Amino acid sequence: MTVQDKTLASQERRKAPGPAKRRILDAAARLFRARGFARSTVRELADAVGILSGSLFHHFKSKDEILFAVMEEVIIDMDASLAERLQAVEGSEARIRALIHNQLEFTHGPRADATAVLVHEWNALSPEGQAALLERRRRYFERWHEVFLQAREEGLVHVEPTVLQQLLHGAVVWTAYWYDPEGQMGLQGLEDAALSLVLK
Amino acid sequence: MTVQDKTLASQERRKAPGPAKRRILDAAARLFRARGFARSTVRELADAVGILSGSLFHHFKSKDEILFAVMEEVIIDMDASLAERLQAVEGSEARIRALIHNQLEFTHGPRADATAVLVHEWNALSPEGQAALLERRRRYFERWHEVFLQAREEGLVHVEPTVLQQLLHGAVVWTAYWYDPEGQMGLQGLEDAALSLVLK
Amino acid sequence: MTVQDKTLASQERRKAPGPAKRRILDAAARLFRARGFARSTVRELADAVGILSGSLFHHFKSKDEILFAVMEEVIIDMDASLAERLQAVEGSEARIRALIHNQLEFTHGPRADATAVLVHEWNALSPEGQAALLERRRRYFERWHEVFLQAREEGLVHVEPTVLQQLLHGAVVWTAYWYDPEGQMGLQGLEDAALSLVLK
Amino acid sequence: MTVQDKTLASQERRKAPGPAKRRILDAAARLFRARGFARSTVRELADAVGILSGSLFHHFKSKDEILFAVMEEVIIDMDASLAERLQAVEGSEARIRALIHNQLEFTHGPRADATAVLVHEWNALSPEGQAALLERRRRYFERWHEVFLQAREEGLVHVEPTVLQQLLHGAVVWTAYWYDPEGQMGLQGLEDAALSLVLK
DNA sequence: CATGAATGAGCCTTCATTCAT
DNA sequence: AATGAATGAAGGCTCATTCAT
Repeated sequence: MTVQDKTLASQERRKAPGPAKRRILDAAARLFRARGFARSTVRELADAVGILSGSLFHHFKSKDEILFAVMEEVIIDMDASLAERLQAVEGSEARIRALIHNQLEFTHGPRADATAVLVHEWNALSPEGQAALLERRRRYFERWHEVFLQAREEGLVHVEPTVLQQLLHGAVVWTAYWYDPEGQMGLQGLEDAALSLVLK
Repeated sequence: MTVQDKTLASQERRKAPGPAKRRILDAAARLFRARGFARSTVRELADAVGILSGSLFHHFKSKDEILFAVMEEVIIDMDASLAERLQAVEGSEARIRALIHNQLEFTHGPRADATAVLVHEWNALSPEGQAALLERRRRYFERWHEVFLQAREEGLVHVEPTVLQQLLHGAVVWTAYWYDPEGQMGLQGLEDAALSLVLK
Repeated sequence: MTVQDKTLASQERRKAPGPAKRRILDAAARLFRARGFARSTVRELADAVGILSGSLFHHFKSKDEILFAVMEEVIIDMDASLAERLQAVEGSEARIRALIHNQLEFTHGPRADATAVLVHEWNALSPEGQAALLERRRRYFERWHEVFLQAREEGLVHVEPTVLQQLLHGAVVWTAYWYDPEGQMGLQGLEDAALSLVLK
Repeated sequence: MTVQDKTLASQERRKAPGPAKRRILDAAARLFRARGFARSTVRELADAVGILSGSLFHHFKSKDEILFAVMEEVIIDMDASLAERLQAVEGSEARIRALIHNQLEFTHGPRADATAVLVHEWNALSPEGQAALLERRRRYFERWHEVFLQAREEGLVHVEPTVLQQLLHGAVVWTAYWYDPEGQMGLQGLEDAALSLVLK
């Protein structure tokens, strides 16, 4: 990490949610994932945070804005995390592994709730909200695309990159519904299995 | 109308929903998919069907029951269709192809709406509803499991069957979010690509 | 059944409600008493009769009209029955006993349901309905009043007749809430007890 | 405001309903009595209170709960008031008079509406609500019973106490339907008349 | 910042009634 | 007469949001 990075980091830290917002966002991610955005009430959310429902609106203008904030935060982090990982490795296989690893980490790690909300509740987002996040989304998948394009050039994979990357992405995202982090197979094993889908 | 016709008619009446129920179920599948179950109102649904909201409750006791009916119908059909397909072919590769084909057909064919609802809105279903459909669900995935178990025995695949089948299933289900049936690649191409994930 | 019986039956059938109306009125009295008029639905009533709800409206224009018919029938009978009884006896004590007996018979006998509805659901009746029955009501209580006026003249009772008659009437009507016809005390005993309230 | 005042205030706040609840309960008693519980709408009630219908549900979970609260409050007060009165007098005649006086006061005094609702709408109460109030009811009538048992022992009354007490209670309760507090006879006269039913 | 009563639009559902068959 | 699908007006209730304290 360079000095510039440090500066950047502390700038971002200034942006990062204060304690109240932080607790709301975390509780919201957990709640929205568990009950769905539409079925979650602001009262439930306030209860989970330990405040009254009216107080939520001192921090966010609306329930929609909370959903947006949850999604925005995780999509930014997910993209940034992927960018970092891709920069750290070389070679197509390692890079594909990074794609998988990053997605699995967000899907099953500490950000699992927000990630699930991002995936599941996209339709619950207002059109404006969707538009505001679309650019990030696009950038994230562009990183996948670049990796697969190069892998194809190198002859590592033989299926059309666009299709292959979507299939792999779906396979990994879907692990949210069946993979048990507490079970026998570790995340590493899951990563290997996912990689084997696209590499022989 | 002969006696035979009558018998046939009453048999069919037992199986297939009457015209009104039929139209409601179709419209519900489309609406619930497009807007989500919780955000869909019974008035919207009634509008789509061309009746008044109160009339819905002549055919279904509640909005929940409509969701259940949509899901039950498609899960039964999906399982029956898969059973039929698997009986019609021999050999593990053909059987895996049948798994993929069946899922793709429901995901992108005429039953696409109901299938999407089944996948997406599972959490919106009442606990009793979930329990009632769980057996069907289990049976459906058991078929997948048998196919993969045998493929493993034959040395056709090398990854743990439970994991591999889930990854493949996720990859195929997820096509709902990106695959465009009107686009360049046909369903056949998609099927081939999916198959290539598990077979070399 | 003899020929005479037949004739009698058909004569009565001409006056009394036809079989369908009859069954509706009886079921309505029972239902309205058990659940209250407002909480009773026409579907419940139709179920009890063994027809579909729409069919009720071939016999009565509205649910209100059914209530009215139940009340009208029983108030007419109650008054007629009282008139008959009063004509059959002489002497103030016997006449007061007739007032009590008549009210008890309707309150606990075969007409108990309709009688309870008449008492309980008066407010549920439309203003027009109330007006239409008020004359009968007035006549019924006039009979009470005449009896008590004479008893007072004879020095049999010493409290103001208007008040005494109302108190007695209330005491007897209220037995509907606590007296158990299947219990130890017979209706005769109840009658004696009620009589003892006004006579020493 | 001293510390003592504060303590007192908070103690009272625990017992007596707050201003909002108070106004709702009073309006509900009046409305439910006038139109019947089932025919009263929450919008009417809100109108009478001067708030919007949704606001009712800040103070009560449901319309049923409002009915229950009205009834519970009055049944508790009625029983407590009776207990106090009975303790204040001696001799069976005075005690019977207390029974009558208490019932008349609630039937025609400031609590007349709630008392009428308690008597009239018992069936509209949920089974759970009825169960919750039954114990109070039982206690209230036990007080009546004790008084009449003793009066019987003293040879003051000669009819079976259980029956006599019910007849008297019915006569007094029923005054709600005919007695006019604005009319000629005062409540005192009514009390005397009622007493004369059981005492010679 | 937090509170919590109040808002008011909107939701699912009920139900008496109608009417073509 | 009976049917039962359809009507449409309420009805009870929920809930995101506001605002005076």
